[in-house]
Amino acid sequence: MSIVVFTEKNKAAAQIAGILSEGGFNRASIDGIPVYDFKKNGKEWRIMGLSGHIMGYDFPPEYSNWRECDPAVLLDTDPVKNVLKKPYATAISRLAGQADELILACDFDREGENIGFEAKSIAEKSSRAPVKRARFSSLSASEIKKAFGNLVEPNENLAMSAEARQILDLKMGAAFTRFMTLSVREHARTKGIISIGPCQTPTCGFVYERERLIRDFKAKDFWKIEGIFSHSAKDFKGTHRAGNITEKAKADEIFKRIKDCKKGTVAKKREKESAVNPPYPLNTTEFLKRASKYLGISPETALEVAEQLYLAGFTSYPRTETNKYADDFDFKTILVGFSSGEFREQVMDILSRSQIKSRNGTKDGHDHPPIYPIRAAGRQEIEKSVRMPDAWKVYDLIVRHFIANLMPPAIFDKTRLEVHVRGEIFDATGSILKDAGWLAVYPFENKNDKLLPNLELNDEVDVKKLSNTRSKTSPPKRLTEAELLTLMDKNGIGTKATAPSHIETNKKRGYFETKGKTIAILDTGFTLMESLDSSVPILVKPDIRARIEALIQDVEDGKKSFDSTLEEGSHLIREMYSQLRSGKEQIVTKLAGTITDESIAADKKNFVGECPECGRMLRIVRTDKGRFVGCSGYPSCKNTYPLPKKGALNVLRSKQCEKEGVAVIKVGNKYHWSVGMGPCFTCDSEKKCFPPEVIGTCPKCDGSMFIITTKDTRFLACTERCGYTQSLPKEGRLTVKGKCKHCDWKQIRVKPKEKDANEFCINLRCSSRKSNSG
DNA sequence: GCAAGGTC
Repeated sequence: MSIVVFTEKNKAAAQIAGILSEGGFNRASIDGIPVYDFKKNGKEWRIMGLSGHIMGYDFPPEYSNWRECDPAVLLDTDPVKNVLKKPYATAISRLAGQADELILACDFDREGENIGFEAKSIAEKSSRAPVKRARFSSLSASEIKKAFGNLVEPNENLAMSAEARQILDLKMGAAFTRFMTLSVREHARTKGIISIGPCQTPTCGFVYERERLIRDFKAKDFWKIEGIFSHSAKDFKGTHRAGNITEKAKADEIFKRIKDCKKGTVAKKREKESAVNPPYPLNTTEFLKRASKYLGISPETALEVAEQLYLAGFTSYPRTETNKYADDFDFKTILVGFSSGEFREQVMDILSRSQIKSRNGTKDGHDHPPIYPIRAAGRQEIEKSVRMPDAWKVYDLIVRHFIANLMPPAIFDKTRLEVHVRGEIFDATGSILKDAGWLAVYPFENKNDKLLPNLELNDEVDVKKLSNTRSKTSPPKRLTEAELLTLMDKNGIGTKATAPSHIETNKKRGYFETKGKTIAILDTGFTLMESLDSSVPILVKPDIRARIEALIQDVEDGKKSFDSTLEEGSHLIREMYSQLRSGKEQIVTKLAGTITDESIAADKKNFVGECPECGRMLRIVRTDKGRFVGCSGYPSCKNTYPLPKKGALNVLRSKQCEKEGVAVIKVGNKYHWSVGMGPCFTCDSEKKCFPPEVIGTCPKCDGSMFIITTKDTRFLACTERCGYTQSLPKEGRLTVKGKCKHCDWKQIRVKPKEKDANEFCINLRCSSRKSNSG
């Protein structure tokens, strides 16, 4: 009797082989793919790990040329399923041919069931052996043994629900993406792709919605009355109970009443101890959020680093929903590893307790434990094994989080004072960290002490200053990547493993970019979302994903057939497609504009700046008749500016004309020209805008030596025109650097073509020249 | 060349 088992990945195959064989298995390989075999109770077992999906959908080849088929045709075309990883298919066939029983043992979820069915469909071509399913929700010995002792039938509905998702996602993504891309190319020359998908588009939608709030925001004035109080030489601040006062008259009236007061009284005092609990164990989403927030690492990179740390055996499996530990989780073994290093004190404290208790969350994916360090390792060891820049930082975060989770809460002493000034109430709060608890190992959240002087009820305090200041309400802030991940998670956009890739897709397409930790939408993204929002609003919102999800849930539950669901889903997509098509012109002309403008902005040589008339892009236009600065909004915007007829043009990025000019251009090596103003040498501000580049003091008089560059030579001359000059190196690009260490001249840097740059002092009297005359 | 989902 021969039994063949397929698992979702190699690691699981090895693990399961270890458990079922109780350690005595043999590792073989079929065309490089590991297979674990062993004998037990007279039965021969062979366990092979797949590699996630090994098959995938695509349209038949005759539909693959974008220009040769109307994208709408894709909506009525059934994609076909192909093997994407041939070696796995070969191995499956070979194993199945000799099997008396096949067992699918992939992860117990929709995709896992589907991956199992991929193996089943390949196996059934060379085998008539019965196919069973082992269902387990963790890779623990007890679960695995139970699952293999109680085999069930494979769940076709569950597998088909994932199948429906794949087909609908592909149909929609391919048709919409081709349609948008081809339409935009009718108006703009670009190789770029305008993609739309049920996850990437709502992801961009979140960023768009926030941007709208920011752009539509209207600041309002408010007033705030604050006091600086003092007692026994210590100052503290209090805020009037009214908080942000929106009516000026009201603020003025209160302020007028108390502004001359010199004393106040403590009318109430409340002291409270408050505890801040440690964070829950890390699941993927939480890990990615914290890596972005604390370490500034993008979700995509963070997941990749965690994957490598996992493969190198430092941390546990990084793709998990679970944020609670199982009851029998062995903290002790891991903690012992950390008991001699930086965390010695805290770890010894945890180990000394009769029972180690984690602060658990409530999510359980029933597959993997939270992300935790498998073993303690030093910085050098990590960096040697995982050659990625942030490996240590990520590992360190996982370790600190793991230990913090097992530690006691942080205790703050909080004090609230109510200070009365002629009947007006001011609130002051103070907070002192009394016991750091878990914060001792978690430096990412800094909670600063805010001290109040030692005051008792009815004590008198001095009023040092009272102010009534006007402020403006501030617009909402841009989303951070951490917040975006939260929104995606809440709205079911993507999965723990794919969310970072949807963010990445949007960046790749030029829809948004990250600036530090926040996300800034780009013109193309904004315009695309804006026009989709008016023509196919469902696309911009999480609803689209929710609709597809609801459809396939019915397949899973057996409430609807696979075929009728596909038809229903295709109908939904067709409807959106026709909405998109009827809004085409309106969407595409605007979108083409932003794409043209972005490519103009990227053309550093000719890009001049933003058109003050219409906000689109100004660039240098050359025709056979001559050259000028023109607007990308032409013909609707006819804004143009003349340019000098001769000389190479260089737009100075760091210079802005102080008068009304839109940009400053260097003309040859001769002079400057302000776009919209004309040549700078006719301008009375020339000396101010282009002060002579002073190198040092003149050795002959009180003047300064500065660089004069003419068409054929360059040299130093004196600002006082005393007649002293000095030659400069003739070749190479010359820049002025910082001060010389030995004299009061500035050093120069010369970079001749195809030679190394040289930095030195050219003061003939400088002491550095004696030792280093080259 | 297009989506999203696995895994490496």
